Amino acid sequence: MTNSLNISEAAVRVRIAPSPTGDPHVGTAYIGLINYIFARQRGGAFVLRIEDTDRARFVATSEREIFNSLRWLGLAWDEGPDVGGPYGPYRQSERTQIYREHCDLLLANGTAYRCFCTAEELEAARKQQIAAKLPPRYSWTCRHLTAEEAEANLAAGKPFVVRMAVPPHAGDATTSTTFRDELRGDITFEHSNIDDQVLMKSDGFPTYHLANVVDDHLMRITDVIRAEEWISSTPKHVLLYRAFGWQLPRFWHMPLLRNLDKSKISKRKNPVSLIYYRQAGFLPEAMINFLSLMGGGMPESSGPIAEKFSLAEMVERFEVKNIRLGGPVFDLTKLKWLNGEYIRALAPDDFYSALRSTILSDAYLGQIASLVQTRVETLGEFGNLTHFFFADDIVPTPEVFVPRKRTLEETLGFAAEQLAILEATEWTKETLEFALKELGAEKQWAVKENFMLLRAIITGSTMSPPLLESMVVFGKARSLDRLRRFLETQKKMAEQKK
RNA sequence: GGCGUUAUGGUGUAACUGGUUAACACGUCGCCCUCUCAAGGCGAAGAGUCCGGGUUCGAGCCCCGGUAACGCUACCA
Repeated sequence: MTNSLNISEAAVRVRIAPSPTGDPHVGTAYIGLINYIFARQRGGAFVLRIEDTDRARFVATSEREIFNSLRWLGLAWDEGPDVGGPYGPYRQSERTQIYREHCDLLLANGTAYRCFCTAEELEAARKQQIAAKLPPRYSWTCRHLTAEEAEANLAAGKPFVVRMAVPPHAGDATTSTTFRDELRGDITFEHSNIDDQVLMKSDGFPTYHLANVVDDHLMRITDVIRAEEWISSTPKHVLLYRAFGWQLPRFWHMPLLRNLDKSKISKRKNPVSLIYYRQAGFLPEAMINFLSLMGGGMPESSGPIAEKFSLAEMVERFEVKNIRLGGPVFDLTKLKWLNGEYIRALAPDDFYSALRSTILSDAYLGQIASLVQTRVETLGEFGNLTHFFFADDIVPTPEVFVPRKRTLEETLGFAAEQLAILEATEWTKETLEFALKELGAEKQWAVKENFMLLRAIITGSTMSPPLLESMVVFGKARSLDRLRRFLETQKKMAEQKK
């Protein structure tokens, strides 16, 4: 079964659907860029939808940061939570009633069913299957429930999820689903390899699969342009469109950005936060340009001039047919070179303005100044105490960062623990202090050792303005990146010794 | 393990509908410029296109079979 394509090109509507679960991601910017170009080229609409259905991973500040970062890059959207539009609301948490109604539709037509299995039962079953070298798959226990049994469970108030009934079943005898990926051609999945996906969680929120399909349809999305990691989920989505009796959009799966070692891009091996890039002084034009080089799309990138494009030029010259499917490595070295090109091309006044609006902004300098006022005897000493706020390569030596009574190994182990808890901590002095002290108490690290280690990593020295306040001013994205880079560097050095 | 996707120097890309010695950029190295460092200029090394077959006068492009990497395999997206 293949898509029927009678959506006219003039009415193209695309979207990006980031989740507010943390810092805005370069991957979002990448997919956003492709969608933006696609929409602009065809005079279509570019929609921003916030997929905040995962309450456990929800981060309150995240949505605003996503807006800021995308605007910074110049990727303006036509419809979204903040600008409105004819198909709103554009925040999934505000659409729960819609999902519930649609879920009931599926329940009613037999393409979905209630599942009363507990998380523990499912986990146990999964472990058993894996141990037996079987693919982990839902057992269909509740799919086989009689109507009476299901009613009884429901009446007893048992919590449940709603699962999709993957064919074959009474209403649909097919055993495989084929869909067209516009970049790769037909892709087929056997239904026996597709799990009965959860559509509605027990907390009443939909999963990605349901919300995504319902919204894409209701928002009249014609082209779903997303990352390759979604290919395996696409047959489930196709099945859902069919269960609803809806027309399919076109699917385009872009290659995944990679680390230098070719794994899916991750914060441990690469800065992935757009906030980091902004604060570290990358220009949005350079970032966008670099992203446009990922996976091709731009014709004839031969010659030094041809590699540099503005967003407008991308819209003019980008061709979806030129997209390369191999996962491109996000090479920071080349990004830096490109950024340097853009910086050098700036008029002196503009370069100065760029500095003043970021790394030398009044807001930033003002905060730093208040941290050092009591610690300098001359204004000239300002730089001595604060250079780590402006420098990018802080590399403390073991003599500096390893506390007297600790070994290198346990110190690095503890630093990794610090990173883990800091990632999950809200970025204020009080929350940082609480989290760090709690960790120190648990791991038997004195406050002094604990803070001194972190101070060395962040500032490169054992003498600095107050650590917590400095970290707050320096920012979460850059602080954590410094910590991650520190750990990676130390890890590499340890490997070299072996 | 199962399913899926992908494969051109270290990295990003190029190579018309099969057609010379596989091109450009980043990076690396050397030289020039220069008070230093960059930038800039000049030059070099680095792949024979994942591997093995096949078709063809001719294959990075077509066919078959492998391999590897990556993704998915959650009440995460």
